[in-house]
Amino acid sequence: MGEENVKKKNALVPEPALRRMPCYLAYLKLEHRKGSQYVSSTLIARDNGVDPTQVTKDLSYTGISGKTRVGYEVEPLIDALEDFLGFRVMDEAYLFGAGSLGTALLHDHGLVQYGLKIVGAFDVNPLVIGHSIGGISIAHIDEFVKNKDHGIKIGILTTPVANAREVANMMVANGIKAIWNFTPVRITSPEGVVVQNTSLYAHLAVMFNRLNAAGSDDSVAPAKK
Amino acid sequence: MGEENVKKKNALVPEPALRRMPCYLAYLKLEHRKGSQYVSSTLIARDNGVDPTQVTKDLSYTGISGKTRVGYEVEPLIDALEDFLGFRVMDEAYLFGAGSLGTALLHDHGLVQYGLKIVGAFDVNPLVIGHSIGGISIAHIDEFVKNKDHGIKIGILTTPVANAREVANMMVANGIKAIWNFTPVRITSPEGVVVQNTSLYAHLAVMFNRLNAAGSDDSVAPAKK
DNA sequence: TGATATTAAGGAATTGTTTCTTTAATCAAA
DNA sequence: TTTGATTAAAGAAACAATTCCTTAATATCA
Ligand SMILES: NC(=O)c1ccc[n+]([C@@H]2O[C@H](COP(=O)([O-])OP(=O)(O)OC[C@H]3O[C@@H](n4cnc5c(N)ncnc54)[C@H](O)[C@@H]3O)[C@@H](O)[C@H]2O)c1
Ligand SMILES: NC(=O)c1ccc[n+]([C@@H]2O[C@H](COP(=O)([O-])OP(=O)(O)OC[C@H]3O[C@@H](n4cnc5c(N)ncnc54)[C@H](O)[C@@H]3O)[C@@H](O)[C@H]2O)c1
Repeated sequence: MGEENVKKKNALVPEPALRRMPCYLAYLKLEHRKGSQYVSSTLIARDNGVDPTQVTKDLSYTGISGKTRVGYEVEPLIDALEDFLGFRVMDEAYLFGAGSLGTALLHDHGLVQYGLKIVGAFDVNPLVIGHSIGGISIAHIDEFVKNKDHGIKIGILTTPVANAREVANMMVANGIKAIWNFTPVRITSPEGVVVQNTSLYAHLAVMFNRLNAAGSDDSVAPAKK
Repeated sequence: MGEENVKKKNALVPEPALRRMPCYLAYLKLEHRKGSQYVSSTLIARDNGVDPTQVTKDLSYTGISGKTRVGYEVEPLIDALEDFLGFRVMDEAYLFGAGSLGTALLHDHGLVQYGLKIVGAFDVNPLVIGHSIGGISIAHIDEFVKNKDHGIKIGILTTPVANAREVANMMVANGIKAIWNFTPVRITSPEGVVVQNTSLYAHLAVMFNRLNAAGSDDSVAPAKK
């Protein structure tokens, strides 16, 4: 079965589905290491606390299909997921704001496995400029503006809240097409530019709320049954 | 102010709404510093790229209400949001896995402003045990298990994927009530325990997908109009 | 003082996502 | 070969979230 495979890959995959996929991937890699050749959606669902039909729906976006009564072949599924999620082509990125969070990301070697390689970092603080963190040297942000032909499409935003918007605009003005925004400031995407907001504080807020709800109200059901 | 304040705080606030609130908060703090006394939902909406009615709906969960034709009083709204989000009571947390990501979080001084204080860290690597990162000393994980009366409810999970589940179970077995999970492994919440999954790779996946969709398909609309 | 425009808030309609149900396929065992 | 159990996949229904629409209030300005 293959010809009728719909090509709506980039039509409009639901964001919740996209967010679940890396979790399936991590799970499948663990199963692969354990020696599993096939994994059924039922099993994936049970081990990850989601609905079995949701697993199949999510996985169907990758274009791969499972075998009835057997499940999915682990290796091709890992390949398909990594392919679909864009983890196999290495995207290069610049980082803006080499403070505590930025330093952490520069130190991280995990991101490369997921298709992101930080190839440069910029700051305005003389104390960090010229130094090298995790093998990436920090330059003054003017150096970024000067070099128009960098060819880098992705910018990671980890500056203080106060100038996040300003730096974001500057990034866009100099060719950045996707902003991975770690500040709690919601960047308004300037036309055709992708903004991915990743505020840790947002997650903190959700966690506190659920924790308080669980403690003070007996009738509160857990997020997933 | 207070008596008429509805007590349905922990009824069931939608997660998307909770996630937007810290962003409003950051915005309001900036406005406050600029000297604004009142801010309307219209303005918040425009500056943050969301729908005005969504702003009012989101803010209504805090119990505060705005003035017709004027908007919201900035200071009380900041207070109400911080209160509602649990950023004003300081919660103490332990961190498990002082690797590159864990180190970053230990270095972070921003979290304290949002009500989270890391008061201890555990690892199994002899190279890091005994050392101090960001003022927090790293102990062997056995020390955590030994001390049952820690009184800490929140655990931050930043171990490798391979033993994330195992460490999570151990956390729960020793009194942890909320797990802030940074690994891509989806932890199945063991009954009454809150799990907040914060996988950076999930966000990366969404960003790559949107970036590729924007590049290869002309008809794709931006996430928000 | 009165008209007008702006705003918050509540409810209705829409949209998107998840869950449920059914169907078809096929592996394993009798 | 036949039966039964398990699974993926596709469509329907249910649910949740967002957007739209209406109403009521009130500052501003004529
Ligand atoms: N630290 C965390 O764990 C954490 C967690 C969640 C969110 N955040 C957010 O991430 C952002 C960064 O946090 P942080 O703790 O790393 O702050 P930080 O102050 O340690 O780092 C900010 C860095 O940005 C640099 N910078 C300032 N202006 C700049 C400019 N115009 N161009 C380039 N660089 C500039 C500063 O010199 C500094 O090195 C903040 O918005 C914070 O709210 C941080
Ligand atoms: N580094 C990043 O930027 C990044 C980004 C996204 C997600 N993650 C995820 O976060 C997790 C940690 O990433 P990392 O890059 O910090 O890895 P890392 O290997 O640098 O750190 C993991 C740490 O956990 C410790 N550890 C191992 N087993 C342990 C146990 N049983 N109990 C306590 N500690 C134990 C290790 O000694 C090590 O210090 C991984 O699951 C990774 O996928 C990391």
